[in-house]
Amino acid sequence: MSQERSTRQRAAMRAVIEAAARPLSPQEICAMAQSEVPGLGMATVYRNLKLMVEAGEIEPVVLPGEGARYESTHHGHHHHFQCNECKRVFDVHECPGDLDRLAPEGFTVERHELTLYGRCDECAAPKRALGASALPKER
Amino acid sequence: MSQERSTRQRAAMRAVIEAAARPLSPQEICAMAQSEVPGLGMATVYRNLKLMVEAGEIEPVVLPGEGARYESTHHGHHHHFQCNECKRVFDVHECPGDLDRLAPEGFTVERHELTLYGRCDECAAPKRALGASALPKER
DNA sequence: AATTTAATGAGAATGCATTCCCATTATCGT
DNA sequence: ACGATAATGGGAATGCATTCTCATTAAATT
Repeated sequence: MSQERSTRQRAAMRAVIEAAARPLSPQEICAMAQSEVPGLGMATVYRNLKLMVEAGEIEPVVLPGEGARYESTHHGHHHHFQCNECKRVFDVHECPGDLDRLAPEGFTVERHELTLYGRCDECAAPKRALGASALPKER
Repeated sequence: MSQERSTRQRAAMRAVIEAAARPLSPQEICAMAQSEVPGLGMATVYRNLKLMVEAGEIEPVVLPGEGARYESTHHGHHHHFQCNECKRVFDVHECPGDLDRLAPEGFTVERHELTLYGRCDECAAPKRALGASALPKER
């Protein structure tokens, strides 16, 4: 019968995701894990993301109009914040609660998603240094 | 100079969207407007959706992992509910308010999106008639 | 160390929503 | 009604994230 082998690439991905304070895109995970496993390819990243989701280690975070990001399942119920400038997504640990009452008569609520949009602390800084990248930064 | 002409197809789309109580997908809009303009094609639907958005008549509604839907801008600030069974999206008119305080220290909130998931009134009905479609119904 | 075979990685292939192309049609000012 | 040209529609083309293919590499077992 088939066994599951533990590989350097999966370990590197796991480490990157567990260490992150925010959900990461497959591209980010690939780039960040490459410091550990230089040749790491996207096919492998997607394959392992699927395995890790099935194993319950990580879960997909999907924001409106955005491809899936992934984060550790060890974060509990929370929501997200996306910066309009750098486009990174951050965790929001509080939850307003009792949102279920908002649903129309006769509707049953099973789950809810809340996303805040605005400026993250770095991008909100009034006078940014000239030449600061407008694209996602490492963190 | 170029003029903008009013066409049957745009009028039909406008009528369908204004009459709807929920955001409609381009496919739904095309199908529904075809009762008025039989040959209506998707290229025209997308072209006119873009024009109508630019004109401020309608606005896109994007839910996580879903393609854009469109609804009239005359609905004010509100949120959405998606039925896990029929996948249709409904308006939720109330808003919990003061969600901005949830953001991390130093973050600025400009906007928020809230989506509830569950069963709509029709799909929540305990004993549905056998053979009821599991796919989007008209309304 | 040798063997077995799961996992990898590079690129091709897919699925999908949306956009482009362009010959044909239809709106609107005259 | 006529003419100029904006708009249409059907299919081809695009962009993109994700998946597949398959020869090669490397875990795990002996």
